[in-house]
Amino acid sequence: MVPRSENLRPWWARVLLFFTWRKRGGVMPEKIIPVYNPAEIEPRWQEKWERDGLYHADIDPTRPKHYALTMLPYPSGDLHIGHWYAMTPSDARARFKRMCGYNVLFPMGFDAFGLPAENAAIKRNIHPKEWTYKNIANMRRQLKSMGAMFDWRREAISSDPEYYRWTQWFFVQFFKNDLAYRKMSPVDWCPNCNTTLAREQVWGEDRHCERCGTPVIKKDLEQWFFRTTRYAEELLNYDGIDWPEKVRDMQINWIGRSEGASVIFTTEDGQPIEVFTTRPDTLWGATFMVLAPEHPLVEGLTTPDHRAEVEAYIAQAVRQTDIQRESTEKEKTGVFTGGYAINPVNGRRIPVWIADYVLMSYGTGAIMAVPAHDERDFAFAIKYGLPIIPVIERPDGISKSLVFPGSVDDSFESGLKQAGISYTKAPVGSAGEGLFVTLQRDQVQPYVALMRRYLKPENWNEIVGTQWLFIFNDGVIELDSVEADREILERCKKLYPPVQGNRTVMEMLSHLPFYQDVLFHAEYGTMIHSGEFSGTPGTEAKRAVTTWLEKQGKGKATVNYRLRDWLISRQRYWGAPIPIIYCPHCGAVPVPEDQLPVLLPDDVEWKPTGESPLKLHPTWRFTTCPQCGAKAERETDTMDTFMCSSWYHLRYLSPHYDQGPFDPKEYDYWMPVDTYTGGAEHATMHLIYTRFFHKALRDLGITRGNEPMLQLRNQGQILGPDGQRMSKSRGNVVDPDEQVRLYGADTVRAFMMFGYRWAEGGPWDPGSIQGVNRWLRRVWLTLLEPGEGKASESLLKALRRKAHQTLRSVTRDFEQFEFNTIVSALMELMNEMVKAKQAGAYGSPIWNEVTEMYLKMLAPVAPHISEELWGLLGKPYSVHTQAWPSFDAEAAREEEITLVLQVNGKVRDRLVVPADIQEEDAKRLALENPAVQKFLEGRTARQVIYVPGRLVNIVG
RNA sequence: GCCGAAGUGGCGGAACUGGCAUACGCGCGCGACUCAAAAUCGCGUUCCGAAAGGAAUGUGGGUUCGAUUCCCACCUUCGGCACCA
Repeated sequence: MVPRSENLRPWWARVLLFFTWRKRGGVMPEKIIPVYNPAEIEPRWQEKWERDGLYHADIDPTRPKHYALTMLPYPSGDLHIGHWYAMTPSDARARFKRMCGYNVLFPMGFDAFGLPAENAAIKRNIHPKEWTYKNIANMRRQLKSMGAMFDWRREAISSDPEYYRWTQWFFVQFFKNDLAYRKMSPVDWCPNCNTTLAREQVWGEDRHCERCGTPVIKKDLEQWFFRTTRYAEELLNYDGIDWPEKVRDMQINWIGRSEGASVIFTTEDGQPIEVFTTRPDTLWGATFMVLAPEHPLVEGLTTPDHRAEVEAYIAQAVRQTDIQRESTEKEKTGVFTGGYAINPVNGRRIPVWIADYVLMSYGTGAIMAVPAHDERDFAFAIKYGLPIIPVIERPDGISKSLVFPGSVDDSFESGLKQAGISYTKAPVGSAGEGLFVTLQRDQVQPYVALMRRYLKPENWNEIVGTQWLFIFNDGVIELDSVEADREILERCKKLYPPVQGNRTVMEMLSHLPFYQDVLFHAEYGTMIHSGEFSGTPGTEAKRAVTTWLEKQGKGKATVNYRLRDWLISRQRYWGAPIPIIYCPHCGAVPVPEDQLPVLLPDDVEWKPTGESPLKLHPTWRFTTCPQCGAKAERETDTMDTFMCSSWYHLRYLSPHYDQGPFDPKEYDYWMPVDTYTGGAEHATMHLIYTRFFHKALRDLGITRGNEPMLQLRNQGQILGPDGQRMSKSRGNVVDPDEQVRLYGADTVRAFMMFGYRWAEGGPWDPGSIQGVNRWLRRVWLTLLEPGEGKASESLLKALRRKAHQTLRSVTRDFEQFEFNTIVSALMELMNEMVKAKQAGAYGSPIWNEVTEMYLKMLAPVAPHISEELWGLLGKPYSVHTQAWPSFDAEAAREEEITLVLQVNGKVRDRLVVPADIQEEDAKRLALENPAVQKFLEGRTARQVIYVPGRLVNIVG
């Protein structure tokens, strides 16, 4: 028994201890009513349940299984209120499932490798292992105070050699099956954590480290990767699993599938430059190419006179990624290589530029630039004066034309009016009033005719938007090619010298605000200026061009993904060593499976140097090659801890099994996980990795089925009372141990369910938890303290009805993870029971039946008080092995209903009527009703709507 | 910019399939018990109005006899992604 300080709960001292128990019909002996003392009750029951193995989950083929899993904690030192929020409602649901007849496995363990242990080692000079295992001991104690149904025999700790032996074993399987590979590449590096990070661990606009917030830098390093991209397509498929839309959307977004074509451009000397595009229908508008600065062809394309500039740009680009990239600066930069490429669709020679807005890591690191139909290419082309040729019609058919003051005869305006063309008149600079004309598709031709008639000599007019026409005195030129662009520009410069500074027609037009919104668009539309494809409608264009490219051997349909392979190397000590030996003769050789685990040595220096501490160990890294026996060296990097958590649900099945990562018998019975709960912040990390892992293992014949977890539900986050994220520096952290001391675990558990929409979370409210505590104390006294009198039959029947209605909603809400309404329904029923008791219901058979139901429904929410009351009321141990009450629809049925009377949709009266009232009777009662009469104000009812069991609405 | 979620009393939130808006709890007010306080119990508590009544679920429209719920547009907050070709 844990002693507790009385001054924390002075109100208990005041509770009367002795009552006279007077049962209806006879006088019972005096009986002691104990005080509700969670500090005494809770540890007592926790110990007994553990002693009895009450929550042991063993294979039992006679019962349906339910594998309920909640994300395992990192042993940071202390349990957070967030852990309670995540785990206790999950526990309640697991308990509910158990009472419903399922054989429920609800395990717990620790994700015990990872950086904080090393940081603690550096800061406090304590060994990471010692720090970790001390924390585990403390957190295990705290977890036990929840009174959850964890089966501790199945505890798994990822830093135990018997665990990471199999983490390493999985690595070896992946290595042998070409799912793990090593490559030199620019990787994200956290200068504070001194290690590389997976792409998923780099967050935000400023690309900071997920763990410590430091902006990451790029480093060229030889690192180990898993081929997650091989499963990109399959990871997009969620058939047969019930996961939140939010998580699915985040993953789908992250995987980033895009359909398009790869197209082969060539350099002038015939070298292929492959690009990926989602818009092959815009190929004719590709007026230049852009390569990533690190693209391998840059070297060969650069001409001597551009070399200095190109090299300077590359150096600058590298430095930019190496220093923190200023993310706000989005102005596009780039330089011309001096080289040219050939556009395969029309044989035109186009300049090749390099720019850092093209990423080496996506697609092929090279793009065809279509400035007329891509926002970034447009901005780049305007900036550097590259030609912009529209090749897709605007779907809205709108064109615009600005008629300069004095450029047309006066009768032009009346001509416009006659043709029904809309325009506005406004000053153009200081030159006088111009006409701002907006043309629909079929108005372009009449407009051209009109313009040709009234255009004064030495002037021109342009039509831009859907059609691109320049009207001169001697003819019309269409902006359909680079040559046309040049010719138009030259003529304009001659006619109006102020435009001389412009390098392209589009640049000239871009200075006019009226045209701003029609110069560029990225929509699908009819192809124009595209040779034989001109006129192809937008709905077919992409497919038609792709098919043609394939036939011509110039390209093919391609799907590209944003997802990248998973970088798993970490230059840190406290992790599972990557089981690879580098031999000068045999290369990278996996450690033979019978020699696993590769044990982590205890005697290391863990100074942060940027290299794995294992590398600095005097002896550990030196070994011999398992293949040829030559002197060899171990890989000194360790594995990303997400590797450990990708399969912990399998280790729980048999944490001490030594013939494999898990006992197949256990696997066959328990897998897949039926319900998985945890935070949505893992959507693009753990939850993708673990799906990848399962699918990869399935293909290696180790697991079965396509998905590891059938149902996923996310809880939100508990914030501090100030609405901010809890953190020690803000001083707004709520300590669960303290809350347990104040109110008991049952109250904390119930409050975690009651206070929030589980998926949302919210700020901690110190007042609300007291309300929950008050309720449990009320339950205690109401059930134990005898009452007097004899209640009427109808009252008892109503009590029983309420109990079954509660059972119906509680059952439904448990299934749907709606924990707040479970508690409120139980509170409501308790309020009814208190009233019924005051009316003399106590001790009657129905009272006893309802009490029993109540404790069973309360058991998953507040397991200790339910067990204690169950025992005190003389029922056989344990309430937690009872079957969930069975619902009696007849008992729950209402005999009377409140019939709502509406006139024109407004409530005017309510009548209590028999539940089985007939339609005519209901309508008649409504029409006769004085309040209804009053509001009808003598009008006759035009329509009477009857909703059975609910309302009559009279429309008058 | 793109994807997604959410906006209901002073607060957390409820309302199942389009049918009594504001359950349950917090807070607040009044009362009982008490020498007193705490605790507990009872009553009240969306807003306006003396009342009859009226208004209200982010804003504006629409569908409907009837909309927190369905449709359209917009605003705000939060989460994710972000030069992704």
